[in-house]
Amino acid sequence: MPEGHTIHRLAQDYTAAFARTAVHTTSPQGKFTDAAALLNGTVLTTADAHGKHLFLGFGAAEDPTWVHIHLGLFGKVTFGPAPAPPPTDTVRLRLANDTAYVDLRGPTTCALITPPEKQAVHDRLGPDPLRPDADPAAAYRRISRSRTTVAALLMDQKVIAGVGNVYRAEVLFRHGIDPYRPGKDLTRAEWDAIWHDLTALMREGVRNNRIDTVRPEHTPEAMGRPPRVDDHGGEVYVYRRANQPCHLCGSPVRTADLAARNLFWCPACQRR
DNA sequence: TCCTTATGTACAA
DNA sequence: TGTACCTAAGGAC
Repeated sequence: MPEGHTIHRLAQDYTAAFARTAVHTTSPQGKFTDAAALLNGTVLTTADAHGKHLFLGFGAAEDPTWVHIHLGLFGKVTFGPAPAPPPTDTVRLRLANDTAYVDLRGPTTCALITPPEKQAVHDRLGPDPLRPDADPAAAYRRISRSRTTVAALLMDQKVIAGVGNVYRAEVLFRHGIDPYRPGKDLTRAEWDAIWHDLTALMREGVRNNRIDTVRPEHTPEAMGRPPRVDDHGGEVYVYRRANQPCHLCGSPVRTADLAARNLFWCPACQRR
């Protein structure tokens, strides 16, 4: 379930369960065996997240050895209390200490990197609404100069880091913006509102570990509709609601392919 | 038991 | 633009 909020939550959860303790590290699947042997018995010092990238720092706080993790589309992380059960053969990396264990499966990336390599990842990512140092103006400079659709720009991690297919669909709906609008036609005021909204939505996403985007006045209870929650676990306006009536105007929600991803929007509520 | 699908990205052509 | 990669759940048979 990896959009940026998931990764920031994982950084918190890894820290809560393992920071300042020596960890037993293994790679039952075998693809990270040498690195796991190198890290085994060292202390998890810190965890960091930028967009959908997670970094676990082991050893000396001034100069940690970093594990770079990207979940991709399928990656999953599961935590549990000690004693850890026998791992299944798809576990890429298991951390275990006296009180807890955590299994990583199916990541696109799980690699040891140096501090300069970590910096290079930060350098190629755009501002992340969940990071305090983020500069939304840097994102707007790229958006306002681009003929690319705002839907594609929101998914471009060099422009803004951490937004995925759910937040993209939902934030464009919440601001009444057609996904096919060219970036250069987005006003500064519209961008500021989107950024501000993403910051709040994603912070709530970290807190609840799920994506909820429906305003209180539009919840099923408030509108006298039957309760409904998407498979991903949250309450949304348009994501994965193709051909169902828009919660606000009743028009059928539209869907289309955009750069090999599913796009969802309300053609009546969202304006070019 | 097979097929499809998914909140992602990188690289080849 | 297409394809490869990684996993697991759900639905069709």
